[in-house]
Amino acid sequence: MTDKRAGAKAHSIATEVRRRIVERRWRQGERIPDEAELAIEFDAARATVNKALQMLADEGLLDRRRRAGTRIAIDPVRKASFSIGIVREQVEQAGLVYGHRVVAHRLSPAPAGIAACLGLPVGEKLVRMRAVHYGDGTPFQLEDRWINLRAVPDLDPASLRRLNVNEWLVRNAPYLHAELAFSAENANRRDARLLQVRHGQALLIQQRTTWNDLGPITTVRVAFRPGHRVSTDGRAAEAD
Amino acid sequence: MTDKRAGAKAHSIATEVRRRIVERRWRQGERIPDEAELAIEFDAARATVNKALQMLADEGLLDRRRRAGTRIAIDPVRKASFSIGIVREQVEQAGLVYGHRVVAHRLSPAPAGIAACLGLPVGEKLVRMRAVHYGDGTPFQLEDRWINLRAVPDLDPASLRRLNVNEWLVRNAPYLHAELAFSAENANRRDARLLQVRHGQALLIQQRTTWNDLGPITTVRVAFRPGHRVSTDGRAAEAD
DNA sequence: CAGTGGTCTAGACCACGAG
DNA sequence: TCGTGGTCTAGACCACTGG
Repeated sequence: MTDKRAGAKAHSIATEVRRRIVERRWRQGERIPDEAELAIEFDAARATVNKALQMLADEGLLDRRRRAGTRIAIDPVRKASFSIGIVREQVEQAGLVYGHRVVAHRLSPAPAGIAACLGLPVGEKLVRMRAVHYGDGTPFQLEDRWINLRAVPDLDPASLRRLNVNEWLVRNAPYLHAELAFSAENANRRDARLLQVRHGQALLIQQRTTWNDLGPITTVRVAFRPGHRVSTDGRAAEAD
Repeated sequence: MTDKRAGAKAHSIATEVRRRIVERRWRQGERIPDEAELAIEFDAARATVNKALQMLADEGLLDRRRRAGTRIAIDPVRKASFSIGIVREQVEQAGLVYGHRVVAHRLSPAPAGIAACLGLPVGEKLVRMRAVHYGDGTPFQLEDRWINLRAVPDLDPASLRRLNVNEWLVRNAPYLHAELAFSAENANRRDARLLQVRHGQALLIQQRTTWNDLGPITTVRVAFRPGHRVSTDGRAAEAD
């Protein structure tokens, strides 16, 4: 390969293949040489070439099929990935002093929308918890959470008032599956009051739901403060 | 491993390790046996165990360091990934008839915000193009795009009016790097008119910028129609 | 049917970095 | 320094699926 800079061989093969695609030496829809041929060209084992090509297939650049070979994707469907950790870290990485306040918490029957999110019957008793997270004393994000106690038997409802549930769950209730969606909503009166913005302000909303082997754990609606941007991390990939 | 159902051995090892974490047999911060030991336990080659553990490290569940071994992440920073293809496909997958209309296109000097996105000098001459994408005749998304012709010499500016630039770029200008961010904005008058929504309506905004070896290709602000949700695809991963 | 990718293996060497 | 993960290799067998 022409590119020796990248430490790992598989990585440098991937870089070279990517370059051939970008420079249009290999064009959309074309078939590229098979793994055995590339292994010879790049003086590598087939497993190494396989690793490189799988990376590119994961990025959406290649279309690979047994017997049919490897082709440059016609309409590349690329992927963007977001890192999502605990709120405190996001705030502190922004150079702000973190604070958080539990606004409300009580046992409530699940309304239809929440029940649907979690896949539980309407009216199921869940813990509902609302909290505001602050950066340097100003509201950073608003969290409206429903928790299924059956999936987290270790959680003591009595401690919810003083607990940072976000952190408690991250550390004590690992999940097997998660779903996440972004949308936008106009701030309602409650959002506006808690985030200290005007009524009707456009808010970026993130809805997250997680499951473990005991069932749904929690669903949470996070409203970010106006102007907040959620960005891809590191080597993102996405379509024009 | 106890789980034979999953076809691939590495995958079933990953599943088993994930289960031990979720069942809290292995707890946050604890060190797990090294690759060689797990290889014996699972009756697999070390390379196979390595593959499995790397998958879990990519998901954010494990923290791996040479010499220090592999530990369960204390604050798992999990990842959510979004597939992003061409607009037409999104519309058609929603079961709607696709349509698109170019609203404006002209050569303009880059304003400060756009120049900053692209890393080009303010005032650089770029193609600006605005278009509406429709599903069943109603606005689906609004695209406000700036294109750096230097990076896509093949693009004929004269054809912009009839071209679907989104698709042209995806097919003809593969990129090496991309950045993407979500935010929310209140619809301004122009947004409102083109999307046929009321002024002030909260809109989900996606800003994308791409680069190839010739420099920045394009930056585009996509405004989705109200109520649209952008969701994770497939096996998502994310934090509570 | 046979060519291609998918995966595993056993062994090897190396690079990092904790102790 | 030396244990641990990171990576590569040569070879093998298998599973799809296109022709």
